[in-house]
Formats: sequence, C-alpha cells, structure tokens
Amino acid sequence: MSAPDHTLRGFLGYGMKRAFSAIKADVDAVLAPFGLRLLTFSVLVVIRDNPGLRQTQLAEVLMIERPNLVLILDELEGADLVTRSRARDDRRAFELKVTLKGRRLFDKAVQAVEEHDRRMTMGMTDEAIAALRDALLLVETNGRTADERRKISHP
Amino acid sequence: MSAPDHTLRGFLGYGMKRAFSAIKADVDAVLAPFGLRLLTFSVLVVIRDNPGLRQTQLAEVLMIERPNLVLILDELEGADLVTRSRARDDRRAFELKVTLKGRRLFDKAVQAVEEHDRRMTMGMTDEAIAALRDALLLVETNGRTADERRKISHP
DNA sequence: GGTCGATTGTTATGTAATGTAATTAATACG
DNA sequence: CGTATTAATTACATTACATAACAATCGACC
Repeated sequence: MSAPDHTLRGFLGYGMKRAFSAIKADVDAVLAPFGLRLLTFSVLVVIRDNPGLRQTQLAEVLMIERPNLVLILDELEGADLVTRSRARDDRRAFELKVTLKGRRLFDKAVQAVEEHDRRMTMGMTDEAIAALRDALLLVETNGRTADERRKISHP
Repeated sequence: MSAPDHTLRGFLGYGMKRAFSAIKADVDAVLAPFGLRLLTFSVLVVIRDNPGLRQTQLAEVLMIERPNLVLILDELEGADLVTRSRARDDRRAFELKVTLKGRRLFDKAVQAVEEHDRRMTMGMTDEAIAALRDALLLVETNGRTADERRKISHP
C-alpha cells in the first residue's frame, strides 16, 4: 500500500531536496521574464540592500566563492543593472551599486517573487509559514554547525 | 542594524536554498564513508523498497531523467550494491535489486542518516518536525502545481 | 506474419551551480 | 624597502541535472 518512495520520504534531506527543486523551478520561471534567476536575483537584492558592498563581502553574505561571483556580476553589469566602481580607498576592490534600471527591475521582480512566495505557501496559516521559516533557519544552523565540527576535526 | 541579507531572507526560496545546501553538505559527509552521496543513497533506498523495479520506473519515482540514472546505476552495480537483470517478460528492461552487500551497507547507511536527521532537527519538538515535513510536502506540491500550469499554458 | 509506432536503456552532449589553484595588482606592515 | 596578504580574476574540474538521437525490442494492427 505504501508509495514506492515511502522509506525515502522519511529522510528530511530528501524532502528538502524535492521541495527546494520545486520552488526553485517556480521562482526561476517567475524571474525568467526579467532576465533573472534565483542566483542573480539574490545578488541584486543584496547589492540593493547594501550599496557600495565589495565583491568579497557579497560572496561572504551569499556563502559562495569569489570566483563564482565574477561571471554573475559580468552578467548583471552587462545588462546595466549593477555597476562596479573602483573603491577610492582600496584600488583593488570594486564597490557595487544597483543602477536606476536595476532598481526599476528590482521593484518589479520583488513583487513577482512575493506573489510566488504566496503561491508556494498556499494552504498554510501565517503561523505555519513563520514556523517553516524558523525551522529552515534552524536546519541551516544545525547543518553549518556540523560542518564546522567536521572542519575542525579534519583541518 | 539589519543583517546584510535581511531582505533576501524574507524570500522563502532563498531560505530553502540555504537550508538545503547545509543539510546536503552534512548528509553527503555522513554518507561519504559508505561511498555514497544523497543521490546514490536515494537510489539505493528506492530499489531496496521496490525489488524488481525497472529503470524507467525508478527515474519516475525520483523525478530524474532516465539517462542520468545510467551512470548512477553503473556506479552502484560496479560497487556490487545493486544488480541489473533482464526482465523475462520484456527483454528491453532491467529489473533492479539490491545485493546482499548492498543490503548490509544500506542498513548501516540508514542508521547514519537517521542520526544525521536527528542532528539536523536538534532544538525542534516532534510536532515542529512533523509540521516541517508537512510544510515541505505542501511547498513541493504547490511548486509542482505551478509547473504543471506553466507547461499547459506553454505546451 | 510483417510493418510501424512506442518504449527501454543507452550514448553523446549541453548547461547551471558550485569548488580549487594559480595569477595579477594593490595594500599593509615590520 | 620588501615581503606577506588581500581583491579580483582566470582557468579548470565536478556534480546534478536536461535534451536529442539511436539500437533493440515490444505491441498492435492489417
């Protein structure tokens, strides 16, 4: 009687993978008309929130490696959504800002993603949504803690 | 005062990405000593649950494309964990089974992943864990529903 | 009973999202 | 000043996917 993936569904990691893959497909589809995807949108949001941020800091916030940002920023800069300008006090670094065009796109994209979020949480109460957010943060923390432990024991 | 990713954290998709990435890193680390990763472990679990399953059905359960299963099964077969045997009633198809060695590894890996799950949900009540599972399933369903809608309107 | 469309597994190939190592330019500091 | 460090970049590898095309086989139909 049980579904063919009954046992597999018992593991949290698999459930997360399936849920993430579904929500990512939807958010990417929602962002496609703006020429964005989850990753580039995330970059845009963080720069919008922190004008003048440098690439290293941005990479740190997003927990991705610096080299991976280069192409993403090339893309956003090429689309005239963000600018890289050399920092006056440190000529190695670039200060990142969102252009006017980027801000306009950002506003529309945010609206679309908020709508998407509402669709993804359809059928949940506000409390349940808040509980989900809390749970995701806790899992992330627990996962990162385990990761730290690993890096310390195998340095 | 707000964190540099304050706005970004407001979006569910990003929270899911971060949580999934953290839990995946941990489960992969947990499975590494067994020569497995989340993906190969998932395949092993489904075959263990459904002996005689065929590749097409397996791909359907896991929602991955048939070609991508080929290398994974080569890997598991090469490690003597699963067998492919031609189906008697359809000589195009293979029936998949877990070997004795595979079953032994499976038992140990399952224990390790259950322990990992407990670590990832540390700090949550049983009710909160159940609520998280329900929420993930709902998000997955909502995401897939949206996907269907897209495929119907743009066929 | 032979032909043809569909299906099974496979090969070849492409892409997105990650990671590491090495390079260059600029800074920091003893 | 010179040496180590840091910022961004380049080059490259890997993992997890997807699509297209193909050979063998099946099944249905005339």
